[in-house]
Amino acid sequence: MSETQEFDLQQKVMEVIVERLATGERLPPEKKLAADLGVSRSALREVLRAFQASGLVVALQGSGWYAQPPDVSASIADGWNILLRTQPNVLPQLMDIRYVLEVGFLERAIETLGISDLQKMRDLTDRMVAKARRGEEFVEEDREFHRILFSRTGNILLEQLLKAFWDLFNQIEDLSFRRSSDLVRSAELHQQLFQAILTKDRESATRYLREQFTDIRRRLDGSQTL
Amino acid sequence: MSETQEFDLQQKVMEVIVERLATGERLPPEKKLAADLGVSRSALREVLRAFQASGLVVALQGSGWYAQPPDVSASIADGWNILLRTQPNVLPQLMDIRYVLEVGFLERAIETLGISDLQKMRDLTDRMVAKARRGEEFVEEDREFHRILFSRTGNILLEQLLKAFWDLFNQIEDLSFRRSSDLVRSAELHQQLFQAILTKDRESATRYLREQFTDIRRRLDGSQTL
DNA sequence: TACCATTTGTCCGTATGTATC
DNA sequence: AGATACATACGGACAAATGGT
Repeated sequence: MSETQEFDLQQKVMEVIVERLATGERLPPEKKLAADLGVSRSALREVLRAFQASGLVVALQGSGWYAQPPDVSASIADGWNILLRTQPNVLPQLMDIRYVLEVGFLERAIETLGISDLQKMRDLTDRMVAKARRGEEFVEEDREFHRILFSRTGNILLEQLLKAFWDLFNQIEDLSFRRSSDLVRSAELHQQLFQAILTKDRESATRYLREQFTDIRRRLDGSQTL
Repeated sequence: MSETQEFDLQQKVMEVIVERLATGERLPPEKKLAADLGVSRSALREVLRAFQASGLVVALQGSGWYAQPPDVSASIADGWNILLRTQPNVLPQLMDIRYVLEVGFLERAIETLGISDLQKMRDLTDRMVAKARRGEEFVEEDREFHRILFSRTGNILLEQLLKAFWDLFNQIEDLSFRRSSDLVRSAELHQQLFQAILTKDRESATRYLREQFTDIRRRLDGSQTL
C-alpha cells in the first residue's frame, strides 16, 4: 500500500511541476503543497529532492521551488562516474556510445552548420595545431569543437548526452588515456575533419571522425588492463 | 555555508556508497550513519533519496539501504518525460537517437547473440504476427525483442539508454503514434529482421531496422503538429 | 538602514509498517 | 510466534535566507 501511495505522490508532484514549468511560476510552498497532497512536509521534501537530482526542479532557500527544463546530463555523469570507478571496462563502452552517436549524427550536423559556426571551428582547429606543436594539450578546444559540430542538429537530447560524456571525461581522475600519444597528429585529424565538413564531403568526414575514435581506442587499450 | 555543508554531505555519502558497492554490504542504518556524519536523519534521508533517483542506492523497508550499480534509465525517463510533455517536437528527436544507437550497434548485436536468444526472438516475432492478425497490438513483444537484440553487446550503458527510451514510451499518454497504421506489416518487418539476423545478413538487417524507424517516423509526422 | 512575513533548511521525538532471525 | 532492527511517516520547533516595506 505504501508503494502505491508513494507512487501516487510522485505522480502528483510531477503534475504540479509540469503545470508550473509552462508558466514559469514557482511551486506552492512546501507547507501548503504538503497539506493539499495529504502528506507530511518530510515526505514531500524527499520526493522533491529526488526530482531535483533529475534536474527537474531547484530549491532556493527563502524563495521557493522552481521548475526548470530538465537536463539529465548531471545525473548521467554522476551515475556513470561511479560505474567507471568500480568497473574500468565501462570506459570503452562509453566511447563506443559516443562514437556511434557522433558518426550517426555527423551527416545531419554537416548540413545544419552555419558560417559563424564554421569560422569558430576553424579557429579552434588552428589553436589545436598551434598548441600541439608547442607540446600542449587542447582538451577544451576539443570539447568545444565537437559541441559546435552537433549544436545545430536541433536535438537537445543529443546535446545532453554529449554534455554528460564530456563532464564525465573531466571527472575521471586517471588522465593517462586522454594524453594523446601524438598530439600533432590528433590536431591535424581535426583539421582534416574540418576541411571535409567545410566542403560537405560526407565520406571523408566520416572517415576522419572514425580515425579519431580508433586513435582514442588505441590509447584506451594501452592504458587499461582488461 | 549551508551549500558547502550540503556538498560535503553528498560527497561523504557518495564515498560510503562507493565503498559499500565493492563489498555488496548494506549501508549503515540511517540513525548510525546520520550520527557519524553529524547530521540529522532528515537531511541524510533527503540526500539518499536524491541518489536513489540517480539509481545509486535502493531502500528496502525493514532491511536497509543498499548500494547498487548505478542505473540512470529512471532518471533519464523522468527528465525527458517532462521535456516531451512540454515540447512535443522532442519526440522525433528521441526516435532519432534510438535509431542511431540501434543501427550503430546492430552489427555488434548480430555477432554476439546466442542460440537461446534467437529462439526467444523467433517466438516473439511469431506472437507478434499472430496478434497482428487478430488486430491486437504487441508493444511488450516489441520491447522484449529489441531488448534481447542488444542484450549481448556487453554495453551496459547502451542497455540503460534503451531501457530509458522504452520506459518513456510507456509513460507517454498520447498513444496515437504507437498505433501502427498496419499492424501486420510491422510484425512481418520484425520477422524479416529476425531472418536477416539469423543468417547474419548485415545489410538486410540494417535495411529492415531502418524501415521500422521510417515507419515510426511516418506515424509521428501524421499525429504530431510541428 | 531596520523590520517583518514568507519560505526553505535542519533537527528532534514519536508512532507505525516491514523484514529478519 | 516473538523479539529485534530498520525504514517510513508524521508533527512541531527553530535557524537561515529571501523579498518587500
